[in-house]
Amino acid sequence: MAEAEGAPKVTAPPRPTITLPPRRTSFETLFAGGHGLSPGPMTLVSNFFSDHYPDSDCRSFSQLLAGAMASPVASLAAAKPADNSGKFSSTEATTGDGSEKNFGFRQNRPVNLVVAPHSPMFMVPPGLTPSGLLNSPGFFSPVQSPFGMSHQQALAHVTAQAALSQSYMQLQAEYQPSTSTSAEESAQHQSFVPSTTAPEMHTLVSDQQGSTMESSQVLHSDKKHLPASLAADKPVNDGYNWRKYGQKQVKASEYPRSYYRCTNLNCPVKKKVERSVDGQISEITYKGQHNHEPPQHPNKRSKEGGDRGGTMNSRAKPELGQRETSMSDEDVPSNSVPEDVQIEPLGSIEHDETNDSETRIGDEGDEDEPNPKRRQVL
DNA sequence: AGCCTTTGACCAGCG
DNA sequence: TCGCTGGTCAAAGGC
Repeated sequence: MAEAEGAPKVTAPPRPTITLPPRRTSFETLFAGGHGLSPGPMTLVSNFFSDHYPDSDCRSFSQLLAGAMASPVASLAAAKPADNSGKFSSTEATTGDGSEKNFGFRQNRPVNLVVAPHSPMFMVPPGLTPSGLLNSPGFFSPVQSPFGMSHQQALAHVTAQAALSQSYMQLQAEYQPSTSTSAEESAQHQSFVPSTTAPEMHTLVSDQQGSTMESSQVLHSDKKHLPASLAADKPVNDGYNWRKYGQKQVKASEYPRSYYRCTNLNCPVKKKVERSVDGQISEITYKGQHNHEPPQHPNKRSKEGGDRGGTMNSRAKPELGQRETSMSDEDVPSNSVPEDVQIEPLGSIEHDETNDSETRIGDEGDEDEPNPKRRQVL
């Protein structure tokens, strides 16, 4: 623990990471307030769009992404997969590409209770955080090469994030009403997941088959956009009730990792959640599959969630690869995922110089710190 | 009363 | 065999 707290990452992550706090305020403030540094992010972005997207409609998420990611940033995509490859090898084996994809996206799609995500809050570009940019060493840092990398990269990030956010919002709007498979597919086709093995960002847009991990930005979004009350308790609203059983500062991620376990009596599912300093979720990994259906009211302090009585167990494990439509989104994660599923947020598009140290920017969850509800003194 | 979060310690796997 | 890292356990306290 000491490490975590002691870690000086509080302010400026050593990496060229652009952390974008979803807070519009900060964003606006940034541009308005002006850290009078060289060209403001806006300017840069504007230029970027002008160059790459004269129309600057930003309507094509893919395009934006592709363009934005074309920059070195793209490497991040590669970095991620590499990292996870080990963990999720099993996943690949078990679940088909299709299912995985679906799964990934399903998660993205807000579940019943996650209705909120579509709310205005969601609109806040999870990725756009001027402060982050400013902080980002790669952005204005004179130390870095003034050309190419720094600005370009930064721009790319920003742009990508913005585009993603926008596109995502649109997607949300579009798919929100429908839960049909078609929607999923379409959605997944738009997935923002950098999970693709391909180093190119384009891959992001295309389906990420073969990728062991699915990044469901939405997943994060969900909780992030959920009212604090809802999101606060749980790491992610995926329809199940989770109980945190541990937290640790892992070197690999540089961010604290939280360990959650499904509260269901016999459910072996666990999940790891990595958050950034800001509390953004940078990575979520599911392990195992639920042998029960998601609680009716996942949000509620699970008495039911616990269904500790084991009522739900009767249903027991849906088959892999096939999901119960009824529970769709939420349970998908586990059900469809036999082993581990890794979900990365949009933000995770980040990447560092080394594959090793990938910078993950998570969408910011409203749940900053694990709910400072109480800090106990041990 | 019950469940959950927090957190340091312990354990296991790996290089 | 040692050290490191990740994952889990369990006690204390809060809601």
